[in-house]
Amino acid sequence: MRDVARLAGVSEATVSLALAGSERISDATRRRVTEIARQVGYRPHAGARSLRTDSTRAIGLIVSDVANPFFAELAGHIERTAAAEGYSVVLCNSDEDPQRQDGYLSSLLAGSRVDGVLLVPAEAMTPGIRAAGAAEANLVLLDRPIAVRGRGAAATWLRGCPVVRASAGEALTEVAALLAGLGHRRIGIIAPPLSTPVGRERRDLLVDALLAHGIEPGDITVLPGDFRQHSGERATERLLGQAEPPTALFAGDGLMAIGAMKALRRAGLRVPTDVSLIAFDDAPWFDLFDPPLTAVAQPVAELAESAVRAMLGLLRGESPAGATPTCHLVRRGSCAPPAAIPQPTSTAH
Amino acid sequence: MRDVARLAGVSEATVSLALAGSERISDATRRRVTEIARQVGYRPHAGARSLRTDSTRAIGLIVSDVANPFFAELAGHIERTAAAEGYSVVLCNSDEDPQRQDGYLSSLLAGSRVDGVLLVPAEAMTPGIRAAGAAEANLVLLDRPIAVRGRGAAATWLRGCPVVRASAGEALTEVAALLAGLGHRRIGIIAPPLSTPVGRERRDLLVDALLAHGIEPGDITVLPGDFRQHSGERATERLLGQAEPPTALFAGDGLMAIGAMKALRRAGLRVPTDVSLIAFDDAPWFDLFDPPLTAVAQPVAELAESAVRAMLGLLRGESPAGATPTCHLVRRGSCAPPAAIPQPTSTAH
DNA sequence: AACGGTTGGTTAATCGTTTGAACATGGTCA
DNA sequence: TGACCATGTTCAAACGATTAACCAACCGTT
Repeated sequence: MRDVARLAGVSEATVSLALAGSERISDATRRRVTEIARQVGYRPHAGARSLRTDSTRAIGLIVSDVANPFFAELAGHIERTAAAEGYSVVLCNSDEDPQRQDGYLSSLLAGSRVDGVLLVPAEAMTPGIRAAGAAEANLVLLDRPIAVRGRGAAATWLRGCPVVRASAGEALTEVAALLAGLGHRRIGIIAPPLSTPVGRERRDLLVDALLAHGIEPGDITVLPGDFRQHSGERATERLLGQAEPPTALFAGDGLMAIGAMKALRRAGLRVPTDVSLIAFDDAPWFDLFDPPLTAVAQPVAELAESAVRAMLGLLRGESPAGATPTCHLVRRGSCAPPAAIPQPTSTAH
Repeated sequence: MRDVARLAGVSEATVSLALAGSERISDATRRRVTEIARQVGYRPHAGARSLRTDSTRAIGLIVSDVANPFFAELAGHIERTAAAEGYSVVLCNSDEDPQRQDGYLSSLLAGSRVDGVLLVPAEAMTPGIRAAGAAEANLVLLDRPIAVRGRGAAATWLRGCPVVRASAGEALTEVAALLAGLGHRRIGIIAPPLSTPVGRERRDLLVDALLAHGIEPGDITVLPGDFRQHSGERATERLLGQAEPPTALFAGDGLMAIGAMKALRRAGLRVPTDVSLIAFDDAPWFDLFDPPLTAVAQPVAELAESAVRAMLGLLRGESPAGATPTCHLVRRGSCAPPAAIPQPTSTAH
């Protein structure tokens, strides 16, 4: 900056003002300064700027795992949207671990490393989230809401904090209709962790829809997973080990669906002949699977855009507004009527 | 910081020293300060610290697209390794666009937003890379080398800059052996952009290995893609449109392989009965494909770790050392002998 | 009693930017 | 002629941390 000032024959203040496009600088000077700055490749020191203005033009993104295709796509869209607005994105993997999440939250927020955080919360509520609320940090909840209890200042703040997530209700109703229509009666649900509101919600939505279609409560088995492939495999194995195994499986997440499919295959079961499978979360390559995987697709691009938009709103001091675009069911080949003789022992309790 | 100092009854300097674990502070004071800092949740202001120390404890990561499963996995590992060393990661999607890449490079590096950049270069050489070289920035080339011409200061610097990538030679030789052994004679290669060294290299490696197995040069068709699914589809369509279409396809990237598979399916061709397919890049779900996709797996975790390690080395001022772990072939079901009658016209030129 | 050494802490300068307030300069008007 | 304005630029004070240089108190020696 000093160099630019010297070369342009003006003070550093003028350089700053000129590059900021201030009205107070004459057009001639502005042009001259801008040109010289370009030539010498001057870029303001981000740290100095953030120290002075208390804004970093960076936002944090805490997801459980970018390797998860859903979050990968989400992160991609978020980065692009943010970049278009001049913001950089600091990426963090919480690994669904509340401790790691809180660590990131505090180092990003309390250390003024970013102006705000887009958070996919690992758990309903953690000390870190509460602290962020108490500090009135710029927080946007992504993909999952959190349970805000109490009525301290932090709680009220968190209650007002924007939540951007997909509404799965319609799609899950459709899932229930599809499965029930096909004749399935015993359904296995591999849910996200039930400690998270999103886990409970996805389960409740689907279970209710299933019940509405005349499925017996006792015929629905819900097993919690943890958003990872392995948990999908294990849950499927347990489901298959039941006295009367389900004829249709719903996996609450793409990775767990992949795990389920692997477990089914290992067990020598054919999809959809022996058991039907539906995934929550879609991927561009699910139609290459054997069989093509029927899935509930989340509106990823909209989620990403809304999240960034909500964050920018917060940063501008506007009143926070969340968003809830809707999921839709993508019917492919992994659902069929249940096999005719899947009941070894007709244990009608 | 002021608060901590006041509460602990010491100067701000002492707080700084104490938290930095300096020898010059007594154990008692250190403990007292640390405890108070923890209680009030004090975190040093990242900007101020970076202004003073000229180090951000952040590194940039520029990939073409995090939604690409390979880069997603890579990014995940990189972030975790970096976090374990106390570094944050700023994520950028270049979209394979040299302009965007250079923009990121300059805003990250010239703006002192990060201490160094892990770059997956979009093109052989760009002004931005040259500028980074001239500024002796901390740059680690990831996945792809670049062609350094000339012998200016920037060029020499860039020549010394660590390159972390997988060595594909062995695996590609194996690919050639597999294909040739199966009896394939006409091979289609959907390569990465040939404007990139990695594109040329992957092609050359495979082509040479193919030739070594007695395949005729004229029977090898190389079509460049752009690492995106769509380009895989288009290239496949063109390959299939040839007078004598290849009986085996090699896609230079996971996404392009997915595109190829879709195009094959659309064309009514069965894999591997009608045409065999091998992908470069593996994914945990490739074995769920129909058929399970044979692929060359890159040692992603090693790449990520080596890259971060190389960067930390650079930052410590050590002599830069790259790394080159090896790929390996994962044989699954997408390769078979060519169909018996795949030659409509026996045009033995 | 004076002196050098150690221990544990403080002072003050500095990093690069932004920005409200002060300041030239030249023009307009009374 | 001077008072007053408008315009364009500069001054200087922050922002929050780090760290070289300095200092006070104490201890053991001679």
